[in-house]
Amino acid sequence: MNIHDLAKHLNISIGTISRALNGKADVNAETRKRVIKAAQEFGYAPNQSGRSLRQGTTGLVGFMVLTNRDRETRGEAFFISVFGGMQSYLYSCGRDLVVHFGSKDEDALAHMRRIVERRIVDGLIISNTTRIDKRIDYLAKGKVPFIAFGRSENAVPHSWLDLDFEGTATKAIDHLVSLGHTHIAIASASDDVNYGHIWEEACQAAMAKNGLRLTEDLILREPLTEFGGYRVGERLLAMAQRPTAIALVDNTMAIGLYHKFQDVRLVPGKDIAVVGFDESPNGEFLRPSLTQFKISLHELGWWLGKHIVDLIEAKAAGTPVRHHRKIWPMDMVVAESSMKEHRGKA
Amino acid sequence: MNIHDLAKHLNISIGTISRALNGKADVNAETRKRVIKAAQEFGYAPNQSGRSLRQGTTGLVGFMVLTNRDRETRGEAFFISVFGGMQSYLYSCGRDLVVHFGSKDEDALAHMRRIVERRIVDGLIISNTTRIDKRIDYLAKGKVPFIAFGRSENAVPHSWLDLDFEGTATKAIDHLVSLGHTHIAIASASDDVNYGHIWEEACQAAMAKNGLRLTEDLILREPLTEFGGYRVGERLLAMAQRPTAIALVDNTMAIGLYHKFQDVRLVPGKDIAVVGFDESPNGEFLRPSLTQFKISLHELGWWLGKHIVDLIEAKAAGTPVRHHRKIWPMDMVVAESSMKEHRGKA
DNA sequence: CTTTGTTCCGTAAACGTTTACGATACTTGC
DNA sequence: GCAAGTATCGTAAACGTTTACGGAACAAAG
Repeated sequence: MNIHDLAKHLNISIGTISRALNGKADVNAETRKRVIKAAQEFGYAPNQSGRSLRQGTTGLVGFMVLTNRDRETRGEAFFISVFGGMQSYLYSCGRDLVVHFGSKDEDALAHMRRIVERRIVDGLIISNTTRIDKRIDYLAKGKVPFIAFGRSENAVPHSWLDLDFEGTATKAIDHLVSLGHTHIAIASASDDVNYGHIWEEACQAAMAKNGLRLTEDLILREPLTEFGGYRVGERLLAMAQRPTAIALVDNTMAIGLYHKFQDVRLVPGKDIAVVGFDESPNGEFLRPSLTQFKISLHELGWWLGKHIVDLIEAKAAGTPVRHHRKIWPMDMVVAESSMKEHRGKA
Repeated sequence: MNIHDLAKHLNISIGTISRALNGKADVNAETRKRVIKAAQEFGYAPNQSGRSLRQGTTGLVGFMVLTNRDRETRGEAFFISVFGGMQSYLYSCGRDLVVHFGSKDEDALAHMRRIVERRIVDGLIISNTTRIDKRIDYLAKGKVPFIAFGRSENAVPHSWLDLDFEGTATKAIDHLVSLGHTHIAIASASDDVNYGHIWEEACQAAMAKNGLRLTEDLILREPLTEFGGYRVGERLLAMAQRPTAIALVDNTMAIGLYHKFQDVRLVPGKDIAVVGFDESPNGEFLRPSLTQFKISLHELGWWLGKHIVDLIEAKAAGTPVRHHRKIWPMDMVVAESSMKEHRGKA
């Protein structure tokens, strides 16, 4: 059943059918009703391929996630919430979400070339941005609407969204200092994702503001996994002068860290203060409960959906691009893992 | 840059270009080389919309996940691995994965109608199948290639993949019985997903095989979330005659259950035996470590990709459909939570 | 030289839409 | 009664491919 069949059945031209279904003005109310009724009856809806070809737009938005381990995506589980939020918005304007996973080095760019050159998507979200990300230059040059999830330092202006690493770093450090801590370590990413750098610099600044120094040996870089967190614990315990507090850049790490502490009967919040990062399903269930930063990944995904559609529509309308830049705010929720005052402060 | 531009530039007809790039036989080797080189040079690749229209196939495969809570997808985090595996296969044959989240009742069917009627995807994976799932009848009637992730009892023959609930139930119960347990509870799904029923029946059968009875009060149905697990713990502790062992149908529950136990200083594996379900990133990090069933969700996703493509290609070729049915095997990995022999058995 | 076969390529139709344009009929204003 | 305006609809082109078909060039066989 295509538009011609429906036209024949209704004794109406295909042009009118199309206009009726697309809500154009110049079609009689009565006719429109008939068309819509018949379409429903026969389960007719315009073929997306024909529509795409004619309109030069596919209705698809891509989301490209980079995975480090060989295409193993478990570590990227939190993206499911982002997908959910984004898809929720896209659905509301009749668009769809296509997801891509690329391994970090090899084929990520090739993969992107493919979907861009073949015009599979109207726009793209890329994540896990590196400090200088080749993908950004490529997309910008091709005038593809895109948003980078994660800042980077490419020269070309573009839209991006990032978490508030400065804010979280400041709040975390200030909080720990207010409890009396002066010897504070941080866990960062061993990956080349840009936010590792940002987080470290933000912590450094926050420490400086409090008259403290974050020396290189206090920055523990590990993979953002449970095992990475476990390693952080090991390294922490091996230090000659053990820090009294630690701030993490990732909550998955907290799980491993807790287990390492448990192995040596160290209690977070009592023997050592711990501040986690983004709200994760586990964070709130850890005992002692973990201080962390609230964030709605669903809303964040929704934001991405809304703004990539905005970019796509602006491009279609020929409007000059207005780039979106956003730091996503996160509220600290203090919990048992960092409540006790540290000796030396009233 | 489209095929006509490239043709003009090379002084070759568009037909030849197309044949050259699609690896058809009747094109001179020299010509083919020239075409490929030029395409690479200009960054030309055939426009997918044109291709889709002509071939009647979009190269897209849909994956529809149902969410119960209002579009909140966090609970479906494990799907990210399935997506990864599936996309990995699809990518290898030039296809893409589009994901859909539908809230359980309202718009799930409408959402599906949309992508089917508009011919957005060539095939579809549906998950969270209910005992009698309307979506299955709809897709079967429309002759859409699809695979249900989860068995159901619809009359119409179709392809499906499901976890080995019978095997896991048998292994879990046999294992607990071999440790000397006779008073065993199980945690099941309060949702109307079909595998809740299957799991319960399988456990019942396994108990019967061991001369035991799984009475209704021993089946604790709760949402498959951390909180659901916590509730299971509460209900377990409230029982007059407390079971000495419990088998779970979901690992997320284990987290909540552990925390409830921790609240009352009950140690899994010592005071009560616990058997988890699918391998999850947390399971292996719980202390005491949790007995669970190994599964590679990545491989499972790959399987889905491979077989949905098979169905799609069979349909395109006009071959009569060969439905795929598969029970995904899972190996039990015994850990601390169920190692100790129970009193009353040597 | 004719016939047959092979290799390679161009032509044109088709896929299912949307939309610019023009045509018709009817209304309105004078 | 005529001009101008409005409401509604049909026609046909265009989007970018793929592919069936036929034709040209050439080689091999007789």
